Amino acid sequence: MLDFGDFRLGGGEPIYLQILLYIKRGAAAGAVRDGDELPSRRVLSALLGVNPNTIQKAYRILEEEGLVSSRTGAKSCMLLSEETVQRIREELLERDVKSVVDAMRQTGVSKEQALDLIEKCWEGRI
Amino acid sequence: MLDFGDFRLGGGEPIYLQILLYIKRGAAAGAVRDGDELPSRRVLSALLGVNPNTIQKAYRILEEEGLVSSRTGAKSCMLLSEETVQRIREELLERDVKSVVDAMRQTGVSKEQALDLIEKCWEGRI
Amino acid sequence: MLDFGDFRLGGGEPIYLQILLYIKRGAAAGAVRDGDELPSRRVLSALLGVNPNTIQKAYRILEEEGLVSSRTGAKSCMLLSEETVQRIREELLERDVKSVVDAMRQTGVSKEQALDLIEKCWEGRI
Amino acid sequence: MLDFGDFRLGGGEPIYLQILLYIKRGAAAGAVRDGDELPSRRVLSALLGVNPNTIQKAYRILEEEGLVSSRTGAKSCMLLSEETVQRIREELLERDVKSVVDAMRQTGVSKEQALDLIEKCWEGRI
DNA sequence: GTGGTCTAGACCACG
DNA sequence: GTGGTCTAGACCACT
Repeated sequence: MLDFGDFRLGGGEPIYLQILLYIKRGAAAGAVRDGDELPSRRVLSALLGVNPNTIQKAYRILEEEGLVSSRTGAKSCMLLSEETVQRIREELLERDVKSVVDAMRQTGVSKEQALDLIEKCWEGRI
Repeated sequence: MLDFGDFRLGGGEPIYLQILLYIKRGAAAGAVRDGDELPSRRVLSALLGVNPNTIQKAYRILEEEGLVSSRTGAKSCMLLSEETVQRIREELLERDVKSVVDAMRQTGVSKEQALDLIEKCWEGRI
Repeated sequence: MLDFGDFRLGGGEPIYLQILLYIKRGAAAGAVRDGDELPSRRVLSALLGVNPNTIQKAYRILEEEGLVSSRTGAKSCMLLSEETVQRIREELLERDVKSVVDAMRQTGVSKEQALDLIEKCWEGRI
Repeated sequence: MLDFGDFRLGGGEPIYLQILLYIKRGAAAGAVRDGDELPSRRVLSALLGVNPNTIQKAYRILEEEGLVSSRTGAKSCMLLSEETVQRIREELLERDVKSVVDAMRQTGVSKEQALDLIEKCWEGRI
C-alpha cells in the first residue's frame, strides 16, 4: 500500500495533479511497486482533507495512462512494468531539471551558485 | 522598457502568474531595473497573444505589491529599491530550490545524481 | 413462479427500477398473478447476472408498496388485488402514453405519422 | 435562439440527458436551426433552476457529437447540416417508438388499444 | 467496504 | 457578458 505519510498539500497547483505526481514519484523511487494497492477514495480523501472526487480524478488519469487498474467494488492497484517505471522516472527528472534550470538562469544566478544552493538545501543546511 | 523577448507561455499555470513571475525574475536578475517602463496593456497583450484583461490583472497585482508605480496618463514604471530586489531574489531562489530538491528526492535520486543532471542540463548537454 | 425469461437489462436506468417495472408490467398484463411466488434473491441474482443487493432493493420496495408478502423462512409471493392490478395498469399506461406523445410531438411529427410508425413497429415492419 | 419555454424537468432521468434530448428534438423538429445560438450556461441554469455545470455537460456532449460549436468567450451555436438533422430525427423516433411498443406490449394491451390511447392523448382527450 | 456518476459552486481566461 | 476547469457532496451498483 502506497504511504501518504509525507504528502503535504501545496498551494497553486491543482490538488489532483499533486496527488498524481506524488504517486508517480513514488513509483519512480520504488516506494510503490507493481500490484501494490492504492488507498481507497474515502480513506485518502479523509487523510488529505479533500473531496473523494478529487482523489478519483487523479486515479482515473493514472488508469488512462495504464499505471493503475480499477474495478468497481475492488481496490485499485498499481500496474507497473519495469519499462513503465523507467519511463516515468525519466519524464519526471527531465521535467524537474529543466524547470529549475530555466527558473534559476532567469533569476540571474551562475551555475556554481545554483549547484551550491541546491547542495546546501539537500543537506538541510538552508 | 521591459523586454518580453524570451517570454514563453506554458500550460497549467495561470497566465497572469506567469507574467508576474517573469517580471520578478527579471528584477532579481538585474534585467529589469528601478524606473524601467512597462509596455502598455494593449502592446503587451498583442505581443504575447493574451487578453488585455489578463495583462491588467498582472499589472494590478504588481502595483498592489508596491513593485510598480502607475499614474493616469503616464506610463507605468518599476519601483525597485535594492532591498526589494534582494528580497524578491531570495524568495524566488528559496522557492525554486526547495521545490526541486523535494521533487528529486521523492523521485529517488541521490544528491550526486541530481547535481550531475542539473549541471548537464545547465550546460546544454541534455 | 415469476418468469424472467424475456427480461433484458437496459442502460441508463437504475437496475432495481428496471426490475420493479418489469414485475409491475407483468402484473398489469396478467402474466403475474396474486399469490405467484417470486424467485429467491440469490436465484434471481444469478439469473440476471446482477448483485443480490440490487435484487434485495427491488423486493424491499415492492414490499413497502404492498405488492409483495414476505415471511421469514417462506417464499415471498405477490399480493395483487383486482383494484391494485387495475391501478398499476392505468399508472403504467398513462406514463408510457404521455411520455411518447410528448416526445414525438416535440420531435415534430404529426399525429398520423406517429400512429403509422407505432403500428409498423408493433407489426415488426420496422 | 432555442426557446426553453415548454421545457419541464422530470424525475428519474439525469438532468443533462433531458436537456440534451430537448435540444436534439428541437433540432429534429426544425425549432432550432444551423447557426442558432444556444442560451449561455448561466442564463439557462437560472431558467431551469439547475447548476451551470449540468448545462455545460449537455452542451459538451453535443459538441463532441458535432452538433454544437463552442468557443471560450463567445456564445455556443448549433452546427446542423440537413443530413445531421435527418439522422437525429430518425434516431429519436426509432428510440421512442421502440420503447413505447415494448412497454405497452409487456403491459398487455392490444395494438388497437395502444393506438387508441395514443390518439386520445395526442388530442388532449385524456 | 469499493469504484462510477450526477449535481453543485467557485475561479480562470477570454470577447 | 462567454465557456473551461477544479473542487465538493450525494447516490448507485457491486465485492
